[in-house]
Amino acid sequence: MKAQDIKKAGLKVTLPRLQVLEYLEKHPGMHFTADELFTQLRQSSSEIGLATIYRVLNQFETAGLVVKHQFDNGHSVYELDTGEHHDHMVDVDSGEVTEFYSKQLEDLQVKLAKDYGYELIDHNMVLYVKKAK
Amino acid sequence: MKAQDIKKAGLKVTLPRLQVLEYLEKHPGMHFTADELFTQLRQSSSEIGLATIYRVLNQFETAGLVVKHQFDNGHSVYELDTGEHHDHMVDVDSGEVTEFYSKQLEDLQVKLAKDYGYELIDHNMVLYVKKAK
DNA sequence: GTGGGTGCAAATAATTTGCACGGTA
DNA sequence: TACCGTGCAAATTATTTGCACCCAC
Repeated sequence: MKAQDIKKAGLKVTLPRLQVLEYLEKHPGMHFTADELFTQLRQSSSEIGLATIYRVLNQFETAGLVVKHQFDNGHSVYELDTGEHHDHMVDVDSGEVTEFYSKQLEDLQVKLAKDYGYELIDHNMVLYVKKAK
Repeated sequence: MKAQDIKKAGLKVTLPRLQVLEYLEKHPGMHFTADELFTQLRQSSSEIGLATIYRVLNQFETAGLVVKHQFDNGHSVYELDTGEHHDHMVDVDSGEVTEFYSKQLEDLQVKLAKDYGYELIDHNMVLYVKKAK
């Protein structure tokens, strides 16, 4: 439940925090920029400020409640952390984002890091695609 | 040769353009932010402006002379386009960037896109790593 | 000569921070 | 009540743009 998750993160349960978390839960698998969340929540007769959204999202990211992704267009998008890792495909024509997971890909990355004398901590992988004809 | 490459891109051969291209050629396999290039070139008694660096780098990127990468820290880095595609590993402790290439990885990405009904246009993959103990 | 190119400073855009007020524990 | 959290506006940071001058062709 939402309030519990916020408490577990060592944060006070406040209205803005609940609203952000609730909005993300209502739209599973979707990605939002801070500004999109701001606009959406404002329409729900909320007095929330953009700066608060950024602060809350950063806290949630640190707490592992939310995942932040950086696509090539510059801004960052956030989504609820479901615990299941996945990567993204972005349709360059429509901007549509598809999540995918490939065990083979994950394993290959670990192997590649090892080949170069490293240990894999994290990765960022985005495929830019077009609808096949 | 440098001047030729610039001409081929349909651009006039000017001092700033030569200086940027020359600096990148002198440091193969290295990545620079626009600001780093600015500082470096200024030290070489150049009157170049930061805005010009951004303009020139964008033109070079469009022309395919230079590749632009966006790591998670926010700013973009540029390197000479050698024509050989590769991906990057970033050491999260030192910030050091290692280039690597894996045919297996490239093939897997094409296959993944196809599995989802897409055609792969481009990709962005960065491994965040730590030196193995 | 002329139009593209440049440096500088001002304009944007995304995100962060300072501050006085408000709400949670 | 004490202090964290908030909204707002101002500050930052990376990048882009307007403009008068300059230079490659």
